[in-house]
Amino acid sequence: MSNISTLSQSTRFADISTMSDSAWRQQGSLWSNLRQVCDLLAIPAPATADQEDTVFQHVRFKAGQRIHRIGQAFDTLYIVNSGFLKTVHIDEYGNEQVLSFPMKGDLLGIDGIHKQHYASEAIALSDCDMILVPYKTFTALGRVHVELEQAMFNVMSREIVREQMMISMLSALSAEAKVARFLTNLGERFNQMGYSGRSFNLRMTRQEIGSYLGLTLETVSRTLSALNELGLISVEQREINLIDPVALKTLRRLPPAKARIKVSEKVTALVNKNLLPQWNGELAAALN
Amino acid sequence: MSNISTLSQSTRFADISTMSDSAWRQQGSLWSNLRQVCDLLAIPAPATADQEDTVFQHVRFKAGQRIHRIGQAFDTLYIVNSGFLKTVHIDEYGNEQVLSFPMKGDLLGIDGIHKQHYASEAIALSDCDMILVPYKTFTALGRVHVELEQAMFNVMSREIVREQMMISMLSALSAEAKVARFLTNLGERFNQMGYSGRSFNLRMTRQEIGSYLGLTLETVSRTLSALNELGLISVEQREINLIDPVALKTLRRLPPAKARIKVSEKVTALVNKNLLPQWNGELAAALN
DNA sequence: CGCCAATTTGAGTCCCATCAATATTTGTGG
DNA sequence: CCACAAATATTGATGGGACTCAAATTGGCG
Repeated sequence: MSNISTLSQSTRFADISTMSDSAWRQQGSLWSNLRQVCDLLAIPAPATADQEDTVFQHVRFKAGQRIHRIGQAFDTLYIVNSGFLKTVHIDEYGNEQVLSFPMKGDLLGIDGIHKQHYASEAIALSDCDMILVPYKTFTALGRVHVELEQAMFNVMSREIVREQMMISMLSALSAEAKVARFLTNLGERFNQMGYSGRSFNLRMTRQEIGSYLGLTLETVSRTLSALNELGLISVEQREINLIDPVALKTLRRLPPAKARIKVSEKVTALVNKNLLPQWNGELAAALN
Repeated sequence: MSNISTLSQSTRFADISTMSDSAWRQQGSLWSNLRQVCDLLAIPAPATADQEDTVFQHVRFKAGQRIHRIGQAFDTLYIVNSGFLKTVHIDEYGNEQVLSFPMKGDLLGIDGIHKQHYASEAIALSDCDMILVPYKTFTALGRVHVELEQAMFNVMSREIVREQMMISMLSALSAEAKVARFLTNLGERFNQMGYSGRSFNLRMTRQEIGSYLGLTLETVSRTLSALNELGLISVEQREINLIDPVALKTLRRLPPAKARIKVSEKVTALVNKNLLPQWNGELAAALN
């Protein structure tokens, strides 16, 4: 019986979180070698990687569990092999700020290097399979394989750029644009993972999305409803369908809100007169 | 006559931008060695640094000049030896977003590593003396001195943490709190540089402060006036005096108590009361 | 089935952006 | 050194977008 439930669970996740095919079990726990880790991170593996006998242990976390917490002594980096997480920063008053939603192939824990203590907290939003990379092991490897050191600089630089974009977005965009971009970004990441970038389920609550985007949960909910009304997406609970990804991605600070309303009124009138088949995002773009 | 004006200007800046004493001139341009560079970055210099014959060239920029542009091929990192700058990101519509205000000891250009092209633009706000560190030279040094590689990871990790704090601030704080923290942060940095952290001149416009904080220039101006009225600072044009730094630093809008954490809050409280030695995984399991 | 968390939706409020006018400073050339 | 233009800063009036408070609905789970 327990076999069956285990099987059904792994089947349930098979569509979204494929395990590294060649990862292997040993003593009841999963292990990956250097090449597999590099593939997962989408960085070029050292030519001599296959001769490397270093292996990396996998650890499973259940939804809700913490991978590491703020202030905890730093000693290992984590790579997401499957599952979804959030990283949060908690200020001195206990307010939670979501910083990222890591998923397959993402690296966690970089912020712990600075003070040898994690600066953020990582929490599993679904059951997760994480690969442990002890920092000491990593730096030792970096000394042997120069490409690895280089790759690490690249990954960290990319993270810095990502956060710069985030800062830009937070201070420049309207709520609608923030939510729209959030959805298209999610879609692109799903795409890169080999899944549908147009149709997916949100793994996080409106609250968490709002925290991530600097909005309240009510505003997120209202904005999703509005994008739904506009025909740019369809949304029901956590099921998202991107109907017009292009319009979503280019949606900006929507200048005068009045103009928007006028346009949609115009279109609605036309639709009502059967002069237009239906409202769609392309039309919105054309009319704006 | 022109001598006098030049002299008075350099005198005016002397209090805030002291040149590395031991930097030396050669062929009309200034050079620093590895130890001097490490000191400037506040990272431990390799024990063998003095035997290192690598030297780093200085380059001077006048106020308003660009150090590097977005999209420009990346090949060198810059360290601020003296002067003040801003780094900006420019979106596809030409809108400028200020990302940081680097000053003495800060490292520029990290964001270029990722794609081998700078992702941001650095502009001198005052006359600047910058040390050039060719990326290739740097990585070569990192291979020789392990401490350097380590220090680089530290610096990049610190930058990531800094941006995380920025994101938190942007999405959680009110305009007053943003401006107040901006001022105290500036003060702390001046302090670290050995200058007064309570009395200083702003090197940037209200516009640039606003861009940095996600506010309009009018709001920045109004907020400064308000903090002045409250007696927390005195401000006249760009002259700032922090009268009550403590109150400034703790000034905040109290967000809804909803977004507060539960378990970790309890644990933190216990740790603070010395009822728990420290956080550990066993506790995590017990409380989750 | 009942409880609790998550979500949706509405109504009212307020903070901050926007538009606008003025004042002050900086820079430049005569 | 002064005059003029351009940039910067201050202050006011107004409106809107997002927050806050509140209630109802849905969905998940024991």
